[in-house]
Amino acid sequence: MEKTYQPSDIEQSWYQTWEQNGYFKPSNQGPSYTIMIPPPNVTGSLHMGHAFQDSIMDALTRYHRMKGHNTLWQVGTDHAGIATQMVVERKLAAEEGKTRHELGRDAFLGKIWEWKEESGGTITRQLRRLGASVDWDYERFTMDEGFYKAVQEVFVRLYKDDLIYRGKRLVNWDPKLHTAISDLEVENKDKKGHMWHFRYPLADGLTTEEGKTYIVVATTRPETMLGDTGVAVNPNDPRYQKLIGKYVVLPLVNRRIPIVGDDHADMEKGTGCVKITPAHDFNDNQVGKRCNLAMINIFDKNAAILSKAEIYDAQGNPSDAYDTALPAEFIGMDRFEARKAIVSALEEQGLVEDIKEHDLVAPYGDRSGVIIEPLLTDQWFVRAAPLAEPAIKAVEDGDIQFVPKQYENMYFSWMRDIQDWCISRQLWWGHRIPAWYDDAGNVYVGRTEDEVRKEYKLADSLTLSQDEDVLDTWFSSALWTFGTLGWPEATERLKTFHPTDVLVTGFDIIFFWVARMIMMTLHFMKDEDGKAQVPFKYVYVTGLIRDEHGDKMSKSKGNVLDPLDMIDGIALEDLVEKRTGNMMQPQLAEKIAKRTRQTFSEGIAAHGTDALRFTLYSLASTGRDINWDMKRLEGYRNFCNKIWNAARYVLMNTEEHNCGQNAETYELSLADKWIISRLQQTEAAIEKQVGDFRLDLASQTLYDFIWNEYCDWYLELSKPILNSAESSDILKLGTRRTLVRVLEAILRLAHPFIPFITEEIWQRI
RNA sequence: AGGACUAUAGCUCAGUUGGUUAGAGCGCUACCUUGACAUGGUAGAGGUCCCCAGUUCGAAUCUGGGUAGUCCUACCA
Repeated sequence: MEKTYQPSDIEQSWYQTWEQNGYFKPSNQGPSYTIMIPPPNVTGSLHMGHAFQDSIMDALTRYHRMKGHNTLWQVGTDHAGIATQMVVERKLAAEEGKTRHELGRDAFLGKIWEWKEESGGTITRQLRRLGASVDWDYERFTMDEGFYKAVQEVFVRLYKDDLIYRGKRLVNWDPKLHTAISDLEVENKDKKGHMWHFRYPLADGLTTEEGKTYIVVATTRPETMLGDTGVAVNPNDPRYQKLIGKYVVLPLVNRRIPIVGDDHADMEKGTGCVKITPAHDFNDNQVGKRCNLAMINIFDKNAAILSKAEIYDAQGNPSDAYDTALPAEFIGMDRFEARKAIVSALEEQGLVEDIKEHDLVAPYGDRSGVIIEPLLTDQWFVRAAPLAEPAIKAVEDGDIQFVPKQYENMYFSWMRDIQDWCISRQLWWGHRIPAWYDDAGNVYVGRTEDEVRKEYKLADSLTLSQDEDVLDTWFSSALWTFGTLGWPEATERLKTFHPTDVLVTGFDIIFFWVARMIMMTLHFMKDEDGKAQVPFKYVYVTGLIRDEHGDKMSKSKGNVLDPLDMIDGIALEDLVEKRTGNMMQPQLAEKIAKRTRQTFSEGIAAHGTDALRFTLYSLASTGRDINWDMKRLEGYRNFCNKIWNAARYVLMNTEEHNCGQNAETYELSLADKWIISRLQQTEAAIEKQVGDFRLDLASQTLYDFIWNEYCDWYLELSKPILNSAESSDILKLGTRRTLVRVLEAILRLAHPFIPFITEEIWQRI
């Protein structure tokens, strides 16, 4: 063996050998053990979180494979709707100076597929470098042909079961990306703002109890007043009780709108009067439904003021209850511009009573970063409550267990108050919704246009056009555990490997993904006796990997660490370039470069995959975020070196010698017996710790045993026996036998964690 | 507002059902280079286990109250 441990020399070739020999394929023998990889974005690249989770999955997979289970680690990638579309749009703008609209839908989709082919290999190469023992022969993609069928099937069946519906609803609208997004894709952030108090004149010469000719409403969003269709007061509020059923005249638009009584109006808060804009506020929308107020939409897709308002009744049907005219001076204005203009117009009329500083929480799109606008649009929804019910029960009954358990509370609280899920997106990249419309606007849902025509007995002459929208990415990833195994076909693979055993993922996607997978799987997957199948028995929730100061790793902070750089090493200048190049906010580059030079004055040394993996395991205590520590990585690289050198010692003393493995008579020393008993205790401990998902404890157990007992004590104790002329041959034989026997067991025990170095040495001994 | 989590050595973290002297890695101090390994060895220093009260023969661990921090959910017209 080489004198020094050089991971780069040994890690390159082993993976190829394993893969080419098909060692990662299911053995089709023994009980099945299945893990589904959380599909990374197809055009993305591996970050520390992936490295962490994938290392854990690989250890579990290799461990069970070595125990003789029929092991499948299913691999694949996600099409990641918005994220991917945005990347390609930016690329298109930068390289050709075009927008996707200039290119057209088909050509643009062609570009995305091209980009997918081009960059999709990055993440799979990185997975190989990490040593991930996935079954590449069955690699899947959430937009491959099989998934296309699965998604259609699910959509059509849910529609027929009345669990999917289409409707004009208030949704979170992203005015930059021009699409609806789900509640989960909205980030609420604190913001400084203002609260404006406006006077709304009472109609028909009425006055308040205090004799005023107006009532005062407070708002943080003056521009929406153009869409007001009522003012709510609390029915028990003595100040305004008598005004319920009367009217105010909405300033600027001169719209006569009713004063209604509703509990939503809080007597203690503000003036006690709330302007109601059902088309532009979620709470107001509810009030509007209860009090039968019209909905008036005043914004276009960019959240700029429409030239004519769109009027609907409380049920969402077009209505002519009000004039569609909007004040000409505001038309076409952006919402924030309109805000200023409306405030000053009201000021001119003496209707602004007060303006206060106000801290508020504003909704931002998690992808676009712009403020989300509640907007009335036609969208598709999944009726979530009926699906949530069995999903809650599965966790309550312990059919699915979260590790650590505290995440079950998070899951329950969200599931018990679940809202319908808006699944349509006004994007191009994704699964097109399998619904067709005729010219009259009738909707037909089916797998294909032909099927729709047959099923609904439509004349060939009738023109049908498919819905332009695509489905939320999470709609298809919700089918991941069974879609990847061949569903809706009843494949052998599906029968063998579903339900899966454990899902390893981050807490940040429990709602996005885990909860929805549970709902969909319970609904669609049944045992032979009809009992609903869970997608997985355990959900192992990992913490986040943060930088050394506990900050989240992000491009804009410039503290991102690429797992591959820790494996292969990277020169300082390359690291600086990597962190500062191609930045969205170039002004941060200087600061990031400086900080990077401080933290990594010599760049990053190569530590090898095994060291990186072992570090990840040792930090993987459950229920806690990880602050990344380069020093620990070094420490575990040294640990690998220790194993390397221990093996050299063993080989030096056993190669070309009889090691007593052929039933010869040998004698065990006290040291031999001790280390063997310690080995057996170690094996039992690790079995328990892996079973408990405590890979941190398992790695610690290995470390202690190998370094502090096998190397520090046993190897030292073996020296006098092997080197002394006084030791008997059968004692030396026993020692050589034990040296090899324990080392060989150590290598197998450690292999799920550090596969490369263990394979390299094991093959030699 | 509701909920969860975290607080242990200079740093990053373990510590199981309450039980001798509270552990690991890194860092630090001193010494040690021909005998597997300086990516190493030997020896060592370093702790108010966040604070207060309680339960107990005994508390890092259990209970109550506080402080600080992180996160999630909902809402703030």
